[in-house]
Amino acid sequence: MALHVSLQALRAFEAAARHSSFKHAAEELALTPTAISHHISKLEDRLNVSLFIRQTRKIVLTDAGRLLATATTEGFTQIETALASIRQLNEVVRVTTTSSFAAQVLLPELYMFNQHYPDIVVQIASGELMDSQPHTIPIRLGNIKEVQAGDRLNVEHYNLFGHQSLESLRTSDTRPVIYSTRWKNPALCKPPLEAWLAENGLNKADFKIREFDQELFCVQQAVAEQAWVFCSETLTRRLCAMGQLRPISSTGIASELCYYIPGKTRSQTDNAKKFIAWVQELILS
Amino acid sequence: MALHVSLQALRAFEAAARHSSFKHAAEELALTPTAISHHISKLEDRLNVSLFIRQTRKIVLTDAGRLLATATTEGFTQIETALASIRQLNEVVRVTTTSSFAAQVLLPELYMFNQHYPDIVVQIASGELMDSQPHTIPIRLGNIKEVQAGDRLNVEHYNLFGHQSLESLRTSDTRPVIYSTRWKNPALCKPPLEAWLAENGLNKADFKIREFDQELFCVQQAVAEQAWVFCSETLTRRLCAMGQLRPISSTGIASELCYYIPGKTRSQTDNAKKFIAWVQELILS
DNA sequence: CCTATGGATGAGTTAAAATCATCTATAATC
DNA sequence: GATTATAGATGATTTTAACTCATCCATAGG
Repeated sequence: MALHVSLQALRAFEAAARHSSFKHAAEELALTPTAISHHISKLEDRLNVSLFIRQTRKIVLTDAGRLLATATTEGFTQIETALASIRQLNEVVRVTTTSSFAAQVLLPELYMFNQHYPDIVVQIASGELMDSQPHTIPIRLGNIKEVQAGDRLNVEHYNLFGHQSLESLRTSDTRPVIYSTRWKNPALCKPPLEAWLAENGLNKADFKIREFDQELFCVQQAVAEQAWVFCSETLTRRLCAMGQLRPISSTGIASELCYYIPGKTRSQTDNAKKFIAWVQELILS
Repeated sequence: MALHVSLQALRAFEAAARHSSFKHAAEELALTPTAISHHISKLEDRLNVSLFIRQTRKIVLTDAGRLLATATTEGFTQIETALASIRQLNEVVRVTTTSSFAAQVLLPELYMFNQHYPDIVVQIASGELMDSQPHTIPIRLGNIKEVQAGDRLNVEHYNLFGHQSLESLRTSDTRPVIYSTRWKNPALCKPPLEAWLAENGLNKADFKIREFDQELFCVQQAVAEQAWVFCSETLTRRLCAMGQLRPISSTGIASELCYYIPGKTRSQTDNAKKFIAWVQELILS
């Protein structure tokens, strides 16, 4: 297999063939025409074939030259195309995640990331579509027990959020509405609503539990109706900071859920690593 | 387009990716593992992407690495394939020519060429098929006026050949048979039979002229029947040397025909040049 | 715990590649 | 038909980069 010909010489040849000129090839490769000439005659010596017919101020490919020119041009093009896409791959960070995480966490904070790394373009897509495509970072919600330790970003802590105090909940005449999530995916652990109620001396029967399949909807509905929502602290941090929601209990309750990135520790571009580090920081803070 | 990454580094990477091992890549490229390591880390620096995940005694391609590995392997393979066919192209000389020239000139003398150049494989094909395919040397019969001067191998000289003397022709009772050629291709100049007869004080009407579309058949028929054949000296030289034919006139007559090789002076491999030089020598001697 | 393996790192050496100066052939211009 | 300019060839010299050596680190396996 080993071709004892210099790849540099092949590149010189390729450029010369493409331009039909040593001079122009030299310009393209930022060399002197002499260097091109040397390369090509060395190549011809090695292959024992002449690749160009030298006419004055004109070079013409021989049959062998034409054969090699096609192959080198195509071969190098293929390689350069790959290099170009790697470059681009590194400039752009593609992320997929749930609508909830995207809308309540990622998108609102993204401008901070962009300020820090103005050269990195982040593309966020949510929904089940292009999930786990190559070169895309998926931020998923999963069961702690089933997620590889290294892939985990956090442990989801849940709490009840609303506008009124815990006291008003206890003394309410009507059965207050609590919005909670029932995942579309049945394999995903349930939000620890009952555990939280028990811990806070409350009884599920005293409430009307209404469910959506996305936390985002629960939060939005609760804000709109000034009702309560049982939801992860991750998703409500922003709304709490804005005063739109308040945690009812001072400490949340740990769930069996976590956000994670499959293969978090391995196989990432430089910029992807920066982004992941930033998300990690964001989600833990 | 210039991506400013070293091709050597790419080759090192390609081998490392293929073997999943710096050590084996080093062996393949006859280098030290250190060199491979240097190359790859330089490549990673340049591209600002990690290409391998280094685990102990094991390297695994990243996404970017996999992308590049595919492209480099395919690209280099394409180039190496071309180089291999150029190598082979140079070992083998392919020739096409007429059945007549092949049978009466080329094939009988070929063993002399093989003795001189035992490493060069000569493939001879005759007939209209694979004519003027790339990388094939066509030896053709053409009209002098229409053939480029540089392409010409000779000028065809014609003569009448047979077993008896000119005298016996003149005094023959019956109209003797002369075999001559009528080319299938009407554009080709006719053999100068009438000019020769006139020059030798003979009259066409005194002979029966029988025609084939290939000189070879004329010659073979004449030998078989001990008849006469009007034919080029090129094709009869061997039979004359063997005593199977004799020229009737001491000097032949020049025709408007010649053997030639299109593009004789340009675009040939080393071995093709040797072969052409040998044919040139053969045909002129 | 110790050894062996595979890779990383940095300095030093060597070999390859680029340049410089010079030369040739010829196409274009006067 | 002499002159200039252009494109490439050639050989000596210099510069660059590639490879190796010595050393170090991490860990898999006995």
